[in-house]
Parts: sequence; structure tokens; C-alpha cells
Amino acid sequence: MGRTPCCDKAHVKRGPWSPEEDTKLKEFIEKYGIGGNWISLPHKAGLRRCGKSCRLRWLNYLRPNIKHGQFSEEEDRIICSLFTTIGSRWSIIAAQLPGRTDNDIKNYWNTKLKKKLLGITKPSQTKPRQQKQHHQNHQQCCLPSPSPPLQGRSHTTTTTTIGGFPFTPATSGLLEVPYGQHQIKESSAMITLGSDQTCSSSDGSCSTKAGYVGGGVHLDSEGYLYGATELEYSSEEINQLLISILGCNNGGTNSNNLYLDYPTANAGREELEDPLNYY
DNA sequence: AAGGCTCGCAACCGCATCAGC
DNA sequence: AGCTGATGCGGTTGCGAGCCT
Repeated sequence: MGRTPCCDKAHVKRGPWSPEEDTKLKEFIEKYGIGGNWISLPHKAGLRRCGKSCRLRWLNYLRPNIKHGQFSEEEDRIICSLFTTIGSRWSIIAAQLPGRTDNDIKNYWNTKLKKKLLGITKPSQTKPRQQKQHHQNHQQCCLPSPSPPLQGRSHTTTTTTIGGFPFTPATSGLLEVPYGQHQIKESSAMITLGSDQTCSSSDGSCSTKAGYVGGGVHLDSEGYLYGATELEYSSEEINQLLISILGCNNGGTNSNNLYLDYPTANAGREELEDPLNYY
């Protein structure tokens, strides 16, 4: 009945790691690597710990080049940008932030960023605790509204406003969004989650893109956005995506028209494949 | 000064996925 | 193709530290 436990819980130590255990684990791994597999490692290293626990401790704390401490503003921006596009896929987000672990980012998001960005102010008898944080101005950045990550894709053809821009869905071809004078933030353009090529559904041509932002939208080197043809978004989803890519403040400079060309091939499809499966 | 409360973070848990047989 | 063990991942929990009354 049930699954077999990964280790004998009665005979392994749990809870916080002691400095001695850290040293043992670190020295063992530096000398022998993980020595075959994580399950057998604790025994070989002379630790009374579960293999999973050893792995976690190594990955999240002991591994070289782990960055601890405050997140920079740039890191904040990358996190919220990626969260907006791909949701809580912490390992993917962590891969974009050298030295940060998925656990770190998850904790940071859950305890700080989420509250900041969504403007959650818990009714409380007491005054909010003084934050050790260095920056206070993130409410204006990245998340326009407290909506869930991209999911349950829906098709829309209504004219609306996204990111402060007039938004005009057209009927054919490729999603193409001229930015005008808006600069693409470099880090967003460098995010790479999937193929670096997209193909036009209208003429069949393919081109290499400068960046793959996730959620099926590509940036090319000239500042154009391209949506993969198999994807569709509601205007609200694109709104989130663009705000996260363009940065915080479009500041009402809304003189540029954005055009969204939906591939006609997908017209009428009730349910589309989850684009995240393509990664 | 002490007790209560809140927050942040390390660690745990269980499910999903991968890899080898 | 199916089974089993190992690993990866994301959600959740528990504890310690700091703040408030």
C-alpha cells in the first residue's frame, strides 16, 4: 500500500543542518561528487540524513556560487516578468538568475514580491514591520492587476487597450507589435526559454529571433514582438505580457498602435495546446 | 521586560517525470 | 511496454528572529 518512502524516517535525522553535517556533506561532494546517487550518498558520507535532504541542502545552500541575501532591482524585474509569462515555474526562473536557487526565488516571491506587486495589504492591528528591504517602489512595476499566470487561453478579437496602447486585433498572419520608441529592456530580450526561431504562418518564412520571452512571444533584434502561431492570448494576457516586457512605465505615451494578427489557421479552434508544453 | 504576533527562510512532503532494466 | 528506483519540482510547514504592545 502506498509508495515506499525514500528513506527510513525512523533512523534519519531531520530538521536544521549542523555545521558539522554541512562540512561532511561539502567535503564528500567536493571529493567524490555525489558518488553514484543521492540515496546512497548520506551513508557513504557518514551522514544520518535522507538523500533528498542532502540533495536539497547541497543545491540550496552548500553548492558553490550560491548567492544569498537581497535581490537586486534587476532580479526583481526578471522574476516578475517571468512569473507573469510562465507562472510559478521556479526552476526555469532560477535558471535565468545565476546563483539563485528555485527555493530562494519561491520564498522571495511568496513572502515579498507577490505582496508588493499585488498590493496586498493585510488588515492588521499592528503597523507593518519595518522591512530590511532596500527598495520600496516596486508596486508600479510589472503586474498590472492581480490575475493568475497565463492559463486557460482564450481567443479575443475585441479592440481594447493593452499596456496603455490601443490594441487592434487583425485577422491574419503573425503577431507583430512595433514598439515605436519604446526600448526593450535588455534582460527581457536575453531570456531564452525555447527555440530561437519562429516561422510565419502567412508566408512560411522562418527567422532567428533575438530572444524568446516565454508564453509564445518572441522579440526580434529590431524590437518587434512575434507570437508563435500555435498560441493565442486574451487581451488581458497580452496586456500582462507587454507590460512585463516593456517595463514599468509606459507613462501614457500611447501614440503607438499595436497590431495583433491572429493566424487564421487557428480561427475557431476551441482549445489550443498548452504552449508551455513546447518548452 | 515579557509575552504575543508576524515574517522570512530552511527544510520537508508528495507528486511528476526520467532513466535504466 | 511496463515496472521500479532515482531525481526534480513546487507547495507547504515549522521554527527562530525581530518587532510591537
